[in-house]
Amino acid sequence: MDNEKTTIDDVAKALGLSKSTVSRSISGKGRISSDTRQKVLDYIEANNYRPNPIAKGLSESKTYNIGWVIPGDDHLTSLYFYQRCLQGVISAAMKADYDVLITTIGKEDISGLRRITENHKVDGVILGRTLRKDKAIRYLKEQGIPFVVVGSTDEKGVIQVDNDHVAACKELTSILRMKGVKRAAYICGDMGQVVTNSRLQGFQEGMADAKTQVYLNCNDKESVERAVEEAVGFGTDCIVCEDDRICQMVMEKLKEAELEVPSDLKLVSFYDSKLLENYKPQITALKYDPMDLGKRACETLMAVIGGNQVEDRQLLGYEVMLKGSTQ
Amino acid sequence: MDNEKTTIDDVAKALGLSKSTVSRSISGKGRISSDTRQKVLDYIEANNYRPNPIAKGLSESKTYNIGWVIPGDDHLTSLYFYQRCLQGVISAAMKADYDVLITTIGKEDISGLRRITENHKVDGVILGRTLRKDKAIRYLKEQGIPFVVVGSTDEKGVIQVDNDHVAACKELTSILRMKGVKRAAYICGDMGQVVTNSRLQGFQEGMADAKTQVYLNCNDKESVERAVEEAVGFGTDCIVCEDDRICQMVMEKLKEAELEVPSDLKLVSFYDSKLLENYKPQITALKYDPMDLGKRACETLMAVIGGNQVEDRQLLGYEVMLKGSTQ
DNA sequence: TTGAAAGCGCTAACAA
DNA sequence: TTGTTAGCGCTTTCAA
Repeated sequence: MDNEKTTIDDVAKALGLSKSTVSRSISGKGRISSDTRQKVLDYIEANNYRPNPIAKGLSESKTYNIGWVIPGDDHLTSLYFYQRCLQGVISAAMKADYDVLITTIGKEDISGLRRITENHKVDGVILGRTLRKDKAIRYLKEQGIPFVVVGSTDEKGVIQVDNDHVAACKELTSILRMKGVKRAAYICGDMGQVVTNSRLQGFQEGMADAKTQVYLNCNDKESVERAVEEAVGFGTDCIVCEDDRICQMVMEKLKEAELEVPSDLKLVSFYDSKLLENYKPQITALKYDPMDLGKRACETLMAVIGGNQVEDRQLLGYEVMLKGSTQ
Repeated sequence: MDNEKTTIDDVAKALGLSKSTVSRSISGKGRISSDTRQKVLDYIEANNYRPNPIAKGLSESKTYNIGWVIPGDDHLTSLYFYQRCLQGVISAAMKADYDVLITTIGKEDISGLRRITENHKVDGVILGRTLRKDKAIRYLKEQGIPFVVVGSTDEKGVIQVDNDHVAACKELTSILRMKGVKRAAYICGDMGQVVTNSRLQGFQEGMADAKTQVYLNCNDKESVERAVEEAVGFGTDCIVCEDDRICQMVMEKLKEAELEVPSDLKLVSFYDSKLLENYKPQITALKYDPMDLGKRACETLMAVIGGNQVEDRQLLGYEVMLKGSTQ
């Protein structure tokens, strides 16, 4: 049973040293004889002493916390993304001796974010997604709080870490073209999210020389079904979905219409969230590494907090997973 | 632009009072003339002063943080649960002026949990799920850290908040019996999780007087498919799945075998996670309110931290959603 | 009813 | 190289 609360004072007394010497030994800052330093290090190791980061923080005007801010109202598809991302964030944070405070916000309601910043509970913030005219981004900029966004934004001077959605979607779309797709339909969700716009752009660039139908803001089942009906009516030979969630709805609708994938038409998802991992046929989709994204975002935030120069925008890679649905 | 850092000293000076008077006015502790108190309250309201909870915490030996601990490796099905739960936790925490530190652990690796507790970063912990012989539970008990689990456990003296899985599963199973099910197959996942055991128990109690096949630890697609094959071979008239994820795999397998639900056999899920919300037919399932669960867990933890007496075990309700798959 | 002072556990000048 | 001291922003005795 390790004692609940040994303090730096206890250590100092036990070793016949002063607090500052112990402090220096631990931090490695300032001049110290390696002798005493080792003695201190050995002692705290043996006695399992852990400096209290709260006190440390108070004295340094730091919290050793970062805020991880995600939407409180998102779809199942996104949850997987945030979860993996969080793993990356946590792993990077731990390395820098930071912990992660989590809070949720809505499109309009950013009170959870205000709370942790106004209460001085975090040294910086990572935003898990970006919106157009993002209230959270504007707030953070205005307050001068260090932050990094996972995603992209038009706001000036915002540090961004994102997958290269435009390039990814363009590449997959081009592959479809090469596979002979002549008339593709694109179904996507909320255009208020930046990522939706990027994906659309990639699709359009890849299909620049072909006929397309585009269905925006298909946020519920009804609109997706209507889109599918219309697209099929127009004789589409490929439906491209913004993500797995939409893709799932499309598949159900196609089943109902007794249309087979890929024989009657091809089917593609621009975001693989594992939602469809048990489906047959397997869906051709774009795959990213959200954990890496979170890790990068956090490392970048750490650099910003540390006052270091960082790139404004980092774009991470992707993978095109060609599966049965486009055979 | 509100000033970055007004302190209690600034307020005191501005008002010609002492720090302690300001402190008392804010906390309401100790004797204070309601006159001065109001003056202080008005001033901090107008100047948007927020006491620094870190400093407050240091002086009170509190952190005003709780730890929310979830598995880092869970299925999509569970993510929805944790996400909703978290919403409840956050809302209750905010009410008590607490923030939520998040960390993930594995079955064996609880280093993330150790970190936040050893570093004195939290006043208490909520465990998002329970395992049999749970390492995290044992660690927290041993360390005497206030904690509450979402789920059930055999460990003595652990504060638990859970859905009444046994009763819920038993009720749904009994309904199946009444609907004429004679030979049900039950497919479930990892028996290392406590909830898996509770559900099985409910199933068995509900089917006490009937023939059943039970398939445990079906953690991957192969084992689920094998279970379905065997169950069908035995002439099952109803497959009961532990959760949506297993149910999804079962449905794909049934489709392959050209068996129709519900005409050839009935299909049931003991846990609705929205994974199947777009499926046809809709699946009969048990529905809970994870957000309420999280809220209760957090409120209970707050009580424990506050030194109040709490119930050892709270069991929350459920809802049986009868849908097309058992018609 | 209010204020002065000590203390929460640590860091960082400044001295020695 | 080490120790002394003053703070970080707050709460809480103890006096006044």
